[in-house]
Amino acid sequence: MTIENFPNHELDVAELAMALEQMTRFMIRLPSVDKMSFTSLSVLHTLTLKSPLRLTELAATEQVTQSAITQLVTRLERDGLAERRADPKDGRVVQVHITPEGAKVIESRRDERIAGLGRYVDGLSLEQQQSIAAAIPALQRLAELGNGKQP
Amino acid sequence: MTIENFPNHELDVAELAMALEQMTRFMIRLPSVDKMSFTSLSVLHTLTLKSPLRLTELAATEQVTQSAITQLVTRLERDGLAERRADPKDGRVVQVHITPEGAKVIESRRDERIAGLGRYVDGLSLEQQQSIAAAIPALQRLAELGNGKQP
DNA sequence: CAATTTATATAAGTTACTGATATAATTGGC
DNA sequence: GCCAATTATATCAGTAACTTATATAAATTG
Repeated sequence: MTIENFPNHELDVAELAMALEQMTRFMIRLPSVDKMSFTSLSVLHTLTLKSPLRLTELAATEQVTQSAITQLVTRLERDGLAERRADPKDGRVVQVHITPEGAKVIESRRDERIAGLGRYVDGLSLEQQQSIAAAIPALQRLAELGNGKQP
Repeated sequence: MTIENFPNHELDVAELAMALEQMTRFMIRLPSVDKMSFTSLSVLHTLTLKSPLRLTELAATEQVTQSAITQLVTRLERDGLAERRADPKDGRVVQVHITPEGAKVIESRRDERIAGLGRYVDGLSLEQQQSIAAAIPALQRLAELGNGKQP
């Protein structure tokens, strides 16, 4: 499979994918590395988008086993970043809630990324900045589509 | 630190960061998950950009210890994805070369991302696609800046 | 050329995962 | 309404990938 197999867009998808790959590679290194695992950060991030979630729902989105999520949430709970609560409707279910402290972890990492990104945006020309600014709504929409949000 | 602290660009950096965060969240799930670790994939990716690299150079870019890289490269070598070679100029040094098979791992994951992304790009309007297409050169430049490339 | 520095390797311990299984609550057929 | 099957979470044992500390070997420096 090569670039030539994806010609049917106004947009060169392979180029977009490569550009985003390079952006990700760059941005992933911006936040100071605390010693949280990739999966723990991803779970916290998921919970900032939607909290509470069941353990099973987390296991599905994070692509790890239910056992891993049970253990992971136990660690998050121990560290005060999330809480287990019972579901009044269904006694089997554990609802995982993010705590303010847990949300702060994600927020501060985001702020670090924003600050780091800003330093490099300064190196772009006005026209370059404007072209990116003009694309943001479409990128947001694309991410919505990819993340399974309804239109 | 909040959005209001970054007003000095043509571009709302916080919005860009959020949009890229959402895009990353989406694209990271596109490739079929083989059982390689995040760090191993990252090392292979780094080696597709520049090979060979010394163990020490890899340790620096990947933000893990030298010990971890030594062990990781041993696993990559065992799996035929990378090779150690001696540096003729410096007997202490090990140069890590990516193999064709190792490059194929990264390439096939990239192809999966491109294919997955393409399916969602179809859901965008022509204007949305064009706005993203127009931003790609600027995003490439921004990624270059972030990844420390010379102008 | 001895002392220091640099590059990699090894050893021991820890953490975060997987797979298999256990427990408890709910649901569905009759 | 009750029992079997299903669903949701937890636990246990084992493994993989990391950490820190230390060892070894080559290069540099004074």
